[in-house]
Amino acid sequence: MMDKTFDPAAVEARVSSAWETGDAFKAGRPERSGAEPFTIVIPPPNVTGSLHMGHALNNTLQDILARFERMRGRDVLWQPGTDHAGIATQMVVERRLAEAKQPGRREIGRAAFVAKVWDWKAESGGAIVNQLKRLGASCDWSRERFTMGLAGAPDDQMVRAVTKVFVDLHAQGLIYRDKRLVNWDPKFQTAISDLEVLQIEVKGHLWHFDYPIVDAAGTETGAIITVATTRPETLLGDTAVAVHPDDERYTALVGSFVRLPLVGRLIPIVADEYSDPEKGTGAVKITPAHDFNDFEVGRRHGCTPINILDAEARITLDGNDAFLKDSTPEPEALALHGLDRFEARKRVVALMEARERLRLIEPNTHAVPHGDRSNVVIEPYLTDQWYVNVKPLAERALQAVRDGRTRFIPENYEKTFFQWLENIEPWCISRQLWWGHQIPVWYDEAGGCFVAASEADAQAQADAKHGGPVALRRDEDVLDTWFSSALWPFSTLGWPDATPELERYYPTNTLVTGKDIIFFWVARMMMLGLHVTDRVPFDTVYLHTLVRDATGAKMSKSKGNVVDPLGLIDQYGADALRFTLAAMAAQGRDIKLAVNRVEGYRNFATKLWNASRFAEMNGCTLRADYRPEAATETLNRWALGEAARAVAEVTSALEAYRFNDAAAAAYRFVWNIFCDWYVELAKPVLQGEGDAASKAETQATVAFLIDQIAKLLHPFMPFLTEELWAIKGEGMPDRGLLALAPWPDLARLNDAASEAEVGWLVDLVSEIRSARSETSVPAAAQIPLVVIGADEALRGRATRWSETLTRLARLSELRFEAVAPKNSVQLLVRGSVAALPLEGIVDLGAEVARLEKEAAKATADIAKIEAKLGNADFMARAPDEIVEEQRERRDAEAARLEKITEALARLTDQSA
RNA sequence: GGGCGGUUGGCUCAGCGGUAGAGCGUCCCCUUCACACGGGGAAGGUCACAGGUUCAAUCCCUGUACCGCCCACCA
Repeated sequence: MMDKTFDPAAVEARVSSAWETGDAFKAGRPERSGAEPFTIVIPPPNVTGSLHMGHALNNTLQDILARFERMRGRDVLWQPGTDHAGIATQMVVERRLAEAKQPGRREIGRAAFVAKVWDWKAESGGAIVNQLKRLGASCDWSRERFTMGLAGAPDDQMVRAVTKVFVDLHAQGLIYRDKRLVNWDPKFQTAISDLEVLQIEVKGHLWHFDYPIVDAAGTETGAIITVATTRPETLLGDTAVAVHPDDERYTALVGSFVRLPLVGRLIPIVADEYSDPEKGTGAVKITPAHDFNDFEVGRRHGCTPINILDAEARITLDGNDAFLKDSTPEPEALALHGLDRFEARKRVVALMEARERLRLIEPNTHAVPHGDRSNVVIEPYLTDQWYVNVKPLAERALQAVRDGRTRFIPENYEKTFFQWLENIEPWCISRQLWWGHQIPVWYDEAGGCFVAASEADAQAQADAKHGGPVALRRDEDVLDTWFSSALWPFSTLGWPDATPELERYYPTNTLVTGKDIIFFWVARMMMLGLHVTDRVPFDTVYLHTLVRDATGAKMSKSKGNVVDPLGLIDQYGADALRFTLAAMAAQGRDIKLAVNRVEGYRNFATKLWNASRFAEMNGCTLRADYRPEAATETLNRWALGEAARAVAEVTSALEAYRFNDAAAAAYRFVWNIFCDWYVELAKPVLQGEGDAASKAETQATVAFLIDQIAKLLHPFMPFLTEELWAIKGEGMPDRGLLALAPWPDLARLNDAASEAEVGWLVDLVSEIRSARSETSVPAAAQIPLVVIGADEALRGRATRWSETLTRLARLSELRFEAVAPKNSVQLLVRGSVAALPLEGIVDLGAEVARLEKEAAKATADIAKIEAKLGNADFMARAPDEIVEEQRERRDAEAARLEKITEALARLTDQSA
């Protein structure tokens, strides 16, 4: 006996363990060895993270695909794992140390700190995996991987993969070390890539400074050129002033020099197209060491960059001694040494003002780069870093998408992808962090550099070069987290070893991820995947949107509008949450998650549960010998046909990654067809004392359809459906887990004749109910139904369904007459007419109004169609089937109008 | 500045050449024997605006206005 209500928590626990015990999600199950593989690699969540709504969406969609394909017989590998997430994790552990008042990372040193991070991973790393399991993710958990491999296993395959790619790319000249401007994050004290920089609008100022012009002898002429800047402190590193070659205001000054205030150095006024006459004063100071554009300008004019910052973004003039000697500096008096950059800014402005070189301060709002994690202002900083020359790799990735070897869904993301890859810049991959894959590079004391797969290799190289043993020290930096993530589709399968898994499951099939990491991750997997394996890492990329709160705002802790998926699972069940996300996952549109939707789909789960209970209470049990195509009862044939249609809709929607359409089709069938009509129409058969064979067939059909529904809904609601499958399967020969059962195949069960008959019945019941309600017939009242002018067929049809009609429409009797009784409400149903003689029971005035409204609508429709049919152009150019369709509609409407008019005439005559 | 979306009933969103749909909300009726996390009924939309293409436009094209996102930009 089924419980009275569906209890998600209990069912989820039970079903999860059944899946586990049954090894349901294991890839390469023996019976599927001949099946085509289907592979998805999970976007690895941060190992120390916890499940948020984005994960819930992402993994629900992946799980729907995985379960769908598994039921379609594929050998599914959904490869799980987690990411070490360099900065994020290091940050968390540092914060924990601080909170616990323990010594910080610099105090305890690298080895001890890294050990602490591993400890933290061990302590918290299982959480996200368990949370994914609670969501129902059907990953092959036995294959879980971590982007950094195993603690204390330097030879771990995941580490070897990263090292090998680095070493190979270096050997190919695609990885190199270079001194250039990087985005320096002063908070984390590391370089970050362009992608990790966010431009944030900031209200600031534009300071206008006068730079004095000097003559050939270096004497101030009294003339000045005014430059505008948002970063006064960079003045110290100026190497030129640039004006536009066509800017007539300055043409005469090009080639002359100015004396840089405060510093005293002479710098040239140069002509460069970079300078924009519209911006500022049209004259721009050039600081190559502290601005990406200026770096290029400086290079064009042979200016050596002057670095005025130390690595902690503190101002210093120490590097400028060579220049200072030639001028008349007073660096001590400037008192800028060791000042924080923003303090230095104030000080430079004050000094300029004191020297009457400050002309103007104007408010200025502009975009300022910030670190995406640190949220502090990024400082362009000249340092040595490792880069990947991604240009040639990007070319192959672009080609693969142009060729269609990898396709994006929705398709328009291809454009975004193209645009980024076509303008790609070198990728800075070194990070001054401790948590991550340490760069496999060793240096000798002379600065000689050895790139090798192991320290021993490096030592051998160095020893050979020097003709004897030398001391080496390893590069301290680690790699950008995304470097290892980029290898994920093949590193998780065992690469660089030639494993059977790599052979069987690579390239993978579908990648499902958020549109926000198309550059961070998707593009880089494409580039490195193609380069390393010569194959695209996946054939399809499905990009989903962000999950926002109900009002459309981005969820964030500071706004306090974060909806916790685990809380929703606790409250409504994982199935309800999953169904909600699927139903809302329309392509290309952000999801605004309203909790009442989750509640609605929880209700849906309960509805199905209760329909199953009803089946149980009415002896609807599965029959091993049941064959749907052999069903003879009209009602059953109709329901099977509807189910076939629903299966076809869900299948094609899922094949097209239209999750919302798939969910809607399943929902509609289960609730609006199966529960609302089929079960209701079947009640007289199931609960009456009629024909035993027909009752038996109906019982078997109900049971069969619940089974089909379980299958159809399983990708969306795996827990509930697996439970129903088990309950309904009791007493059946072992049929295994639903997760491994075949996807429904109901093709060719459509039956036009049964559709016509049951469709008529459904419409008639609806019409009667509507008329009753509109004319205020009390719900409990039983009223007669008169079928008007029925021919043999209609008479038979009505008689066959009399019991059902009586029950669903609350009739007192069903009879047949040639013409409608006086003062009755007439109903037009698919060409037939029925009447409810309600004289004295209801207000017929309301009925007159109702009919008049209907007549008006029919008249308008007919006029519209007539206009079309009367249009020669339409008749000449519209396709025949459209013309025919319009004719049929016109005729149908006309017939309807005629009947409405008759009914109306009868009503008004009598009441007059 | 470059690119990409969006604008459809009160709200959240589907649809996308030929009868405008759903969920929630609202209103009315119903504790009827699977389910009140329920059943039945109803109201509610000139599909942002202006042109164009077409026999036909919510749907295709162009433009406009708002809204959003991504990329670039510290004069």
